[in-house]
Amino acid sequence: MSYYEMPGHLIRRLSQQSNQVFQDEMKRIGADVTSVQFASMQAIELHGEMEQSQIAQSIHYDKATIGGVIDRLEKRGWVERKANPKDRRAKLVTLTREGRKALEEITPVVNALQDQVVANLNDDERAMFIQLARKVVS
Amino acid sequence: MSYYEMPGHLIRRLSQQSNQVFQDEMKRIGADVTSVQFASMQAIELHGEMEQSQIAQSIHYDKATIGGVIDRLEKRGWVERKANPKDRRAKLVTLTREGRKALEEITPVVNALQDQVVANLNDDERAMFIQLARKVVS
DNA sequence: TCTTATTAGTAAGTATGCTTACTATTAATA
DNA sequence: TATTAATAGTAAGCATACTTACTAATAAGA
Repeated sequence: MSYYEMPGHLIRRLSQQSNQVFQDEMKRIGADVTSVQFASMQAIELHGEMEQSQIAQSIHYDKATIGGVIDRLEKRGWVERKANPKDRRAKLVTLTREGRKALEEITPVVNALQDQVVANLNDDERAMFIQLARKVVS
Repeated sequence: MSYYEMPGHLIRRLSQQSNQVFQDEMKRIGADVTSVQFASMQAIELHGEMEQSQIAQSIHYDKATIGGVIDRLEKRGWVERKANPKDRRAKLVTLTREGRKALEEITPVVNALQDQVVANLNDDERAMFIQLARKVVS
């Protein structure tokens, strides 16, 4: 099998391209945020308040990585950690007012850039790609 | 668009799954090597000897990342750097005997694990996925 | 040929992502 | 209930990946 037909290689390239588009668009609108940070904040908003382990689980990251992501979001004033009275091991993470405001600004841009990631595909191909990708990771 | 249908998110999941398969298989055969290290070595073997910038270009990485990868491969005794007499800025990277031996052992396993990455697809779907992925990154 | 632009590699800094190991706490079970 | 197992989060360590800035060397152009 040629290197350029290897799923592993192709997937890395996809990932690279996807991140590039995300970064470029964020830079364009002057938002200094990564895709993981966005995914985390979106998950928190959807839930209202979440333990870190729940965030990790919902967007499929390991808890150590999410710990660092939340650290940076907290330092930035976009999320807050408070102790969970029902489980003293856990910490409840919520969005701050600034966090919600930032998310509101960023979300439509992120939605829009999704098409840009797969810009080389027409509508049918795009739908097919998404369907196949979902099946691969299912 | 639902989060789970966003190309950006799906691609990250694909990448995660692909890396996991790679890592697991390498662990299984007792080879301590990453996918980037493998890709770099394969590129070097194909070329005989390569400047770092050529390696970066051929497998689509930036030169800073490849610099670090070559550092670790060199420390391990799998590649060597020598000055390029024709261009004193550049360094020629070659595989050592140990590097070639390691690559020989690893290559068939890497070839075999490609199917495992997209194990949830049947043959037709797999072909289609590869075709679409190539188009996305083209 | 002199100047300017480009290129190769490194350095420093930031942010993932992962693993293993650890502490504190909670859940499960004998 | 006493012990064991599991869980939440952190810490440390490693390897990407990227950016910008820098040095040294080469190429291009006036």
